[in-house]
Amino acid sequence: MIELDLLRKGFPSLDGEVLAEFSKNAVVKEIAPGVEIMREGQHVKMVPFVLEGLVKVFSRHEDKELLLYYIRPRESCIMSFIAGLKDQPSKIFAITEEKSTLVLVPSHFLEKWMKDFPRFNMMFYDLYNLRYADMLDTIHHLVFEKLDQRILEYLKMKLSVMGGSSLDIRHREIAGEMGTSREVVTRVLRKLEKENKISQQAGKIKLL
Amino acid sequence: MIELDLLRKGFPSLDGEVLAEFSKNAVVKEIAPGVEIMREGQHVKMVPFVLEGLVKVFSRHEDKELLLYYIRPRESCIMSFIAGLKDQPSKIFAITEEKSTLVLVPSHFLEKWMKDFPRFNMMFYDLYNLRYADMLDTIHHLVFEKLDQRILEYLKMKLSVMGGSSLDIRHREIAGEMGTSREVVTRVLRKLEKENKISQQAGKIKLL
DNA sequence: TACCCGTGGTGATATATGTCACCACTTGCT
DNA sequence: AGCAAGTGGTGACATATATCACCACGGGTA
Repeated sequence: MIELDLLRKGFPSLDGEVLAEFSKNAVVKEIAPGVEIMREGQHVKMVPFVLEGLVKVFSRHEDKELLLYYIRPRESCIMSFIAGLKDQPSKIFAITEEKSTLVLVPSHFLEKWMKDFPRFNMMFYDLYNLRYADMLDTIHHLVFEKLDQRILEYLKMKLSVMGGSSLDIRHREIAGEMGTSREVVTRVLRKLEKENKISQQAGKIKLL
Repeated sequence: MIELDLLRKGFPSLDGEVLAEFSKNAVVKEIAPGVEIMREGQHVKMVPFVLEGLVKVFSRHEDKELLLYYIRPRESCIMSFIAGLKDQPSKIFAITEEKSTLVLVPSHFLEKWMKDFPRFNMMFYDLYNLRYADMLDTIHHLVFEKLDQRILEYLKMKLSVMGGSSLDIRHREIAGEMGTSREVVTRVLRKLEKENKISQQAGKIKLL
């Protein structure tokens, strides 16, 4: 049994009936940062909702990876929803960026709850819309922007998602999430520094 | 009133009740090829379903465009669904590739039908999943593949969608849909020809 | 016929990005 | 102190793609 107060905070758009079902059938789980909570090809039995923390979702091909979007508190992972609902394998992998609290819902409840609780249903449409927009933005950046612009947007996004006034992040990690190499990131960041768009000190990056 | 037989063919997954609603409230419309049926920023009052023909969906930035996916018979446009349901502006534009027959549903029915008809609801989840997969593939191609590979995949996809044994298409059009320039396409196609992966004669392209 | 226009082809060159090799600096550990 | 490992910086070079300028061909049509 999950406490209703916790659920009310995490799912403000849902009403008591749904939350009671959640409380009975879902479980809460704490995950350490940097843990891979879903990988490609995996079939999913539990659909996760992020209560606290941050999860990042990637596409991967051989050694190269690309960050697709973040899953923030009060959001869920569409891919696991698909994977759960249709029993299809995941095409993406996901990692906790911060220590995160997840609510795990066994996927066989989904179809019934969608039918019975219009708000639950609507919540997923909202999530799909969010991800559609995320993916569209990602594509937009990939096709229409050069790397320096892309990295700048990436830093902005990262800052807004992580909070704080500066980013503590390695060039290597940026490279990984952008699907490029470390040297290139270093060079582009120097260029952005010279253009007074960012500053780097002691391994931290600030936006100007 | 739309004939039920027509609807049954177009929506095999829906049952009689929904089709009756469709029949009463939707309209059928024929669209010539090359017509822009949705543009960026547009608010949508009617959500289209493709009964026959083919519609292509693009993202655009200044002069540059990128083909995102096709909408085939029995499919609908997620973007217009979002735009209709949430009264948000469209982020993409769409053009008929062939002469097409559309069923237009006034968007204010959507929410009610989603609640009342689980199969209608499920149809949209299927569509979202389809588009999610399409966009993921598009991203995959953009990040992990070189132009020659991308163009080859593009030609395959185009052939499978359009039918027939060869493509009658201008280099300029390929360039437009791939977000690159005509000269580049010409060069890449010559290269693919030399590698015996395609053949070009009289403006037609065949896959080998 | 003479011209226009759409189409494909191509060299030259520019720019962006990827790759390799190596170095300097810091931090933590033994 | 001495070493290993991680990190950022950088030159040299390779490659992919974009851009510019121009040309040849063929079909329509004034």
